[in-house]
Amino acid sequence: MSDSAHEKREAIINAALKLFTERGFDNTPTALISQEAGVATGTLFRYYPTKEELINSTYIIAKNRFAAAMARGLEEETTLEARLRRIWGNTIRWGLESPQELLFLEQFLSSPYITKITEEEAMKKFAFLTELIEEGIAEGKLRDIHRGLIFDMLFSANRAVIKKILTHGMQDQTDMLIEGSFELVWSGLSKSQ
Amino acid sequence: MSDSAHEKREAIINAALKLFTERGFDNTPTALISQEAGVATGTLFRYYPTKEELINSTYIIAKNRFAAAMARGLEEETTLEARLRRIWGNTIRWGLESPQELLFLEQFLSSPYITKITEEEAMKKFAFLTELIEEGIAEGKLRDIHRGLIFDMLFSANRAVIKKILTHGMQDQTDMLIEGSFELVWSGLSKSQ
Amino acid sequence: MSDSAHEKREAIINAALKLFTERGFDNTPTALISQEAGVATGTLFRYYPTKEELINSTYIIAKNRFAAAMARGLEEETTLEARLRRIWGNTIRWGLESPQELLFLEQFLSSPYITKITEEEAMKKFAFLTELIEEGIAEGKLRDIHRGLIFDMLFSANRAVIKKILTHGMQDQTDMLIEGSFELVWSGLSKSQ
Amino acid sequence: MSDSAHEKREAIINAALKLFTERGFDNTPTALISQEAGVATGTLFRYYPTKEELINSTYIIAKNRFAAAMARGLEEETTLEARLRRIWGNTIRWGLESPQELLFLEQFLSSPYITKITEEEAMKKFAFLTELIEEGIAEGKLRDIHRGLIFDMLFSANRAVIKKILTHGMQDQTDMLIEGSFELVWSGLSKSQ
DNA sequence: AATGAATGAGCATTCATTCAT
DNA sequence: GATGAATGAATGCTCATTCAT
Repeated sequence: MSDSAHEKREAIINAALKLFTERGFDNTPTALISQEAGVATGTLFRYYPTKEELINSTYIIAKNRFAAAMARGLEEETTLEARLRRIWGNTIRWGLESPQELLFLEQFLSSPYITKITEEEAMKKFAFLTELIEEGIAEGKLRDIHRGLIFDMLFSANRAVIKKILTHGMQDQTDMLIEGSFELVWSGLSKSQ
Repeated sequence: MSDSAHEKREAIINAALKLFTERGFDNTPTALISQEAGVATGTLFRYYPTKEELINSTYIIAKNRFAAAMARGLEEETTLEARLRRIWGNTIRWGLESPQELLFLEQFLSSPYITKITEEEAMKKFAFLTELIEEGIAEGKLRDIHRGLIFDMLFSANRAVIKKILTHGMQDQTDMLIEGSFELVWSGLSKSQ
Repeated sequence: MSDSAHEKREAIINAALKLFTERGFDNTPTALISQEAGVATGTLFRYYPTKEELINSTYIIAKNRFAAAMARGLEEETTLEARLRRIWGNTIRWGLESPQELLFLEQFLSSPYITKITEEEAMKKFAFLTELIEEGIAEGKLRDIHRGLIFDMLFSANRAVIKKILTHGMQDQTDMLIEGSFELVWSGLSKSQ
Repeated sequence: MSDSAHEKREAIINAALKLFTERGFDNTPTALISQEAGVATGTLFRYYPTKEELINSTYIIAKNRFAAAMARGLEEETTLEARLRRIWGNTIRWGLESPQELLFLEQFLSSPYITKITEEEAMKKFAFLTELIEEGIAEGKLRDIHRGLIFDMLFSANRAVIKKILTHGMQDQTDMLIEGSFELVWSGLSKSQ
């Protein structure tokens, strides 16, 4: 029972993720989502009592997946630079593999649906990055600007790379572009020389 | 007549800009826009036959205003670095003064409304920046990565700064943050050392 | 213009009155009302922005018609008894002619839709009866019980007569029943003997 | 088993009675009733296969309780007048104690849910009153109008008194109002004197 | 017999767009 | 050209009822 319930929740979220990305929140009827998920219209509302709650839940799931992809293999790296490079590459590759989820995340962030709770909830999963930056600053390896700023600039630059690759079909140059853009970012962020 | 027509077009666009930003595209009925613009519901459709076309037009206007603000006083600067710094500062200050329009632009970019035509149309006004970057690369002053990428990373980093200042109410440290973030970006972008 | 608007308002109210009575408030879709009224679904909401407001408006109209029917020819009568008898007969005859409206009124009164405003608004039209009762008590012709009580007992007894006639198909004995029931009521209400 | 079945039937009826009165028929989901009754949604439908049947059953139960309250202590009284007076008082006092059930009864009567069968079924319990009236007429003590009419006028006047007391918070004058209103009614009903 | 998850028809309301005036 | 009333398709959500467990 609990099993079939989980399956349904997930089917709905996946359908929502797909459709929201393809068509936008407001242009995606709940009826279409339930259809795509293979459940009845009423069923959707048993699991997510409101379209808004469905949107928020979808966001949290997507952001968690994103955070997990980002941190993949991180423990193998030792230096600050290597870790950031790993994160940088992970993120771009994930974005190229799951452009829908990335788009969804962006769409969500500039929409009126974000609740503070949703956002806080989601940020917890990124603690490892925040801490990495803190450390870097503390050890004098990163410039000492507002740390939130570094975080955001990293993200935004990263997204810019992904978009560029996707828009221009440059997937074959991915490795090179990851490397090139990271160097650029790292020169910007790191202290000394 | 042509005059009153122009006035009406503009009134509608301004109303649309205001309301779209405050309420989002889908939560802004055309009836509300025409009301705010002081025209009849039917009149709006004489000038913009579709809500979608109105959204696109509004986007172009907003982006043009943005481009103009960005280039303000650019001719006073001579070196590449000075020019980029000027643009960097202009952009951040504009974003702080007109957060609504900035929001509108972002909302638009991650919405399903953008037509390729709209985007191309809008990019023309940014030619001066593209050319500046071309020049920089040609003269060996900027790293030789995909130029569009530099453009986008610049933009996204810039927006990150604005958002940070707005979100955290750091307007009093604006100058310092502009300078700090520019140095970071410039270290990243510029070649040598 | 104002003319067609009035016509539409009235068509909607009449359709509502008919359908509410036949099917009950909650079993009457607004779509059915607009159809019966010969207007589009959206049009109904231009005139009555909410189903609830439509119900309230319908109630007020029906109650006004009722009050008007009740007072018909009242000025021709001179004594208290004659006036009450006239009202009594008017009311029963109206109820027999417009059983739908009467049913509607009753349905409304025992539903959760009555607003105090609605009720007060509606009671104004019955001032003439209230005043008549006041006078009667003041002149010592009517028993001196709580006046609102007299009013209500009159009404309820009256309705009982109408219902009985309708239920048992006794329309041919109407005059006799009016007379008989009035005597009964009058013996109850009037003082002396 | 038959026992637990009875318990369940009763629990459901009681929950229904409570909720229907508080919220109206159409605003009371069957799911809420089963919850309040402490049974599963499906269970309710085993006992009352339709919401409509549940409503009708609830009505019969409530009306039976009402009839029982009405007749309380009736055997102690000997004359026609005393008996009617007892009934009159019983009814008003019951209405004041159980306004919810009274409301329910009224709500039901002016709703589209009454089936003829339901009504006939319910009326059996009032046989004692009908007979009393018959007798009174036969013995020449009551006016000889249609007997059903007398019955209904009695009821409706009675309800008017209850409502008045409840609405105006006149509970402290209950005895006096009972007496006053009965006199009024008795003068109306009884022959000659 | 009991449970409660699943179903899907049904409904109030909104809103882009049309068109008679 | 301008107006704004009219249109009716579209949508989020509810709830009586069914049925697999």
